[in-house]
Amino acid sequence: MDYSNEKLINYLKEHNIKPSTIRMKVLNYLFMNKTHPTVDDIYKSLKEEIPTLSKTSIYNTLDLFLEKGIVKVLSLQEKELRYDIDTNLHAHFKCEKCGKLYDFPISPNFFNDDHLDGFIINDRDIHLYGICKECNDK
Amino acid sequence: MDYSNEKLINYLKEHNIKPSTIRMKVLNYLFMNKTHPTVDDIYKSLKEEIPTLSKTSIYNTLDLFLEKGIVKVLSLQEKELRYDIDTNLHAHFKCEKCGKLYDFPISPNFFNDDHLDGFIINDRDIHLYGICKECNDK
DNA sequence: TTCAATTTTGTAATGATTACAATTTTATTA
DNA sequence: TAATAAAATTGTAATCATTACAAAATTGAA
Repeated sequence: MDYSNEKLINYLKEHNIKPSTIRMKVLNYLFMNKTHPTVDDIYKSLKEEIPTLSKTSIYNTLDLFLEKGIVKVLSLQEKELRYDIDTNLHAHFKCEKCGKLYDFPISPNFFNDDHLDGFIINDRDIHLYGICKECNDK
Repeated sequence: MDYSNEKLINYLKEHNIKPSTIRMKVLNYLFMNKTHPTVDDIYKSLKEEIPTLSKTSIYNTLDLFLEKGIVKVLSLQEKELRYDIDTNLHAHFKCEKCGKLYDFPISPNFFNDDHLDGFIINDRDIHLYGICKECNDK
């Protein structure tokens, strides 16, 4: 079930983003598909309901979302970037067999390391690669 | 001081890599420049002593090194990939101001997380972004 | 030396992302 | 409501790291 226009508009406004059709659609897509989609994933899906949609608009929208801090970008060991609507601290596991991407929690004081005294940490990418439980059990 | 040919050859052979001039030069470069260089960094540097060098050869060589496990590839939040001759478990910090990349140690049982029971971890990318001590002290 | 296998080179293709100008839409003001 | 300005969206072309692949050069074995 899609998010209501009202909710989408409020969410955007709360983050200082002027709502527009595309921004609402992209935001709704990200809320509904917490699968860390690529630009192309989003584009292909939204293209169906907005036939005039341009891929540049997806890039523009995601760049704006990034700037306003409502998405994070994932630079995994693959060609395309992925976008994550969950900006809370968490890590990712990518299964090398089925390709599925898993979220898993990490502790905020994970990085209390003497070596980083005096360093300001603004962002963290914690990406694990391997075989997921599901693939492993087969 | 560069590594001796003998050492380079032995190191390659130990890892089942047939030595060649380019492979030795690239390996030596990686040993001498532990700065997580890009393909272009390596290419530009070696091009001076091997004028006929082709960039494809650097790609080929690094792909082989990757396959044989003597380098790791770093997919940071930037366009180019970086290569790391240190394959031991460690994390990276990238300063958003000066661009410098720092290594720092992490504990092997960092990821003893219930959420990953049954998962096989083959590889880990732990990348932090922020301001380094040096930039911060200024 | 000869020949096959391997390595290296060079050029072209790929494909995600970016640049940017033109067009369309939205909001504002008279 | 119409006119205008501002912002959003589109479409095309450029960029650029990486990959594909065939030709040329080198190496190593017989």
